Amino acid sequence: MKTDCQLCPYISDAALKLAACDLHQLSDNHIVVSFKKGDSIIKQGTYSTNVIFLRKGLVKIHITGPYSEQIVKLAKPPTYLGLPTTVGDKINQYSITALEDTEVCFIDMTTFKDLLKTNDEFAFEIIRSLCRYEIDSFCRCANRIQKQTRGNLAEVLLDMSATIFESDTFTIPLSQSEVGNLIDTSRESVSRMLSEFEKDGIIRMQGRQITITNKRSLELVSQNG
Amino acid sequence: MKTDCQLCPYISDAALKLAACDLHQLSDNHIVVSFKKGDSIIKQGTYSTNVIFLRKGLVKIHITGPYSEQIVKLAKPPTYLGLPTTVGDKINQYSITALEDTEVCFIDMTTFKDLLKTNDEFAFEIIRSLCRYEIDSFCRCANRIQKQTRGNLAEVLLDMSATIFESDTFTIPLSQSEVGNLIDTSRESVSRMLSEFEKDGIIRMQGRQITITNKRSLELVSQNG
DNA sequence: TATACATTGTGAGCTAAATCACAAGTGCAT
DNA sequence: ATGCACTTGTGATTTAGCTCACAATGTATA
Repeated sequence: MKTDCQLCPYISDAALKLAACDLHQLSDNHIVVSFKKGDSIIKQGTYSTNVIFLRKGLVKIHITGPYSEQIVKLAKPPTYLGLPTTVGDKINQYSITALEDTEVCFIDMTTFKDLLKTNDEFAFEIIRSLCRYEIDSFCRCANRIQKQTRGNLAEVLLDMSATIFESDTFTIPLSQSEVGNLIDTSRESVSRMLSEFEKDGIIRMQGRQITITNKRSLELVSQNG
Repeated sequence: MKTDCQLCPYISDAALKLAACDLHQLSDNHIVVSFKKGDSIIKQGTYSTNVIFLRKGLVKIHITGPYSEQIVKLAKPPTYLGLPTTVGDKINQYSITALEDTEVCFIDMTTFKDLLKTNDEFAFEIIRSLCRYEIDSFCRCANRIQKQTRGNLAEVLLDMSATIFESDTFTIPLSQSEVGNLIDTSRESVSRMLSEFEKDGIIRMQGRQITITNKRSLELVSQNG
């Protein structure tokens, strides 16, 4: 499915900088694809010649670590995915999997490069976002490594609530074992800690639906382990 | 000290793409500064209006984590530092400290942005390097989190040997306590493990000078913890 | 040269969290 | 409906690595 980028309600900050003719070029050289929950969007080790723009849904970025699968981060729209692959060696260095029904634009790499070359505002926005990712990634890594497990779990819950779902009640889009991969702990520990949080009156659970009932406490746990 | 970038032996891959007139602009708008071992080059939380090009020496990039100082990575020339700060909110999100006597170029931010805008090859090289950093950072983080401490220490030694010093014998530019901050473990554990490695005949130590005597074993430890 | 301060080595005990083991619940495909 | 596979809950046991404690080195500076 081809669409006109000028009319797209999901357009990126970077693409906003593009002139009409550039947007026209983008319209002609991308394709919108839908993925169902659980579908693999890109797979580590495979070849890729597209930049991916995440326009709708939710995905996890994950890599095969030395021992187990590691979820690096969750990404929500609007954002570009797979830039490193595209400008690098064309081999995907990580996998991306849909956590909800998701829509992405596959943008032809040469088109994308052309846009970078002919439109410096666009390129600068891309650089800006890459820089933001780098800092995020430093901080996330320092947190993960230094905090104790319960602190990390609390942080993930807060982050989902604040950044992704923007509500105190939400349904975790991950199994407990995936949450384990995200904060690098075992599935059992996740289960135990969630029960603890519930017993302490910090959250309420119904299946995967979580309600944060005492945000203050959860923040304290996040800070103090 | 101002210098002519056209004659600089330390020029970056990105700057190689610049035309003579752009290089001239760069020459006029940067300044070379020397730092002694231990000097702070940029400090987290302070204001910055320069991009830094690391031309000579060795530095550590470190952030103040939730509990302790975390060394995010070591950086060696040639590389740009502090890009995220510059294109972001101007507040340094991390500190950079010299581990050896180091020379850097402070490049005025507006000049740098001008170069990005007027020279798409230059911008593309910058994007390329930012993408590489992102992947590096994903991998480093997954490794750090998943590997056991001895595996991380082995990896750091191998990495220093292969990437930074390009020799089996080198002097660690960090105290054991800093090594602890790098692989997130305690100073005591670093000491104990280094002794173990020596006892096992994998390395030889004289103060901070280390010789890798059995690379194969060290690689095994790095892989298997 | 003396004095202070940072760095290392090593023992002892403690603890968070992993692993193992099994039971119970959930959901989706035939 | 009936299985089968994936998920979750919880106990028991084990362990890597932290913390505390103190001694022995360096190594800057007055």
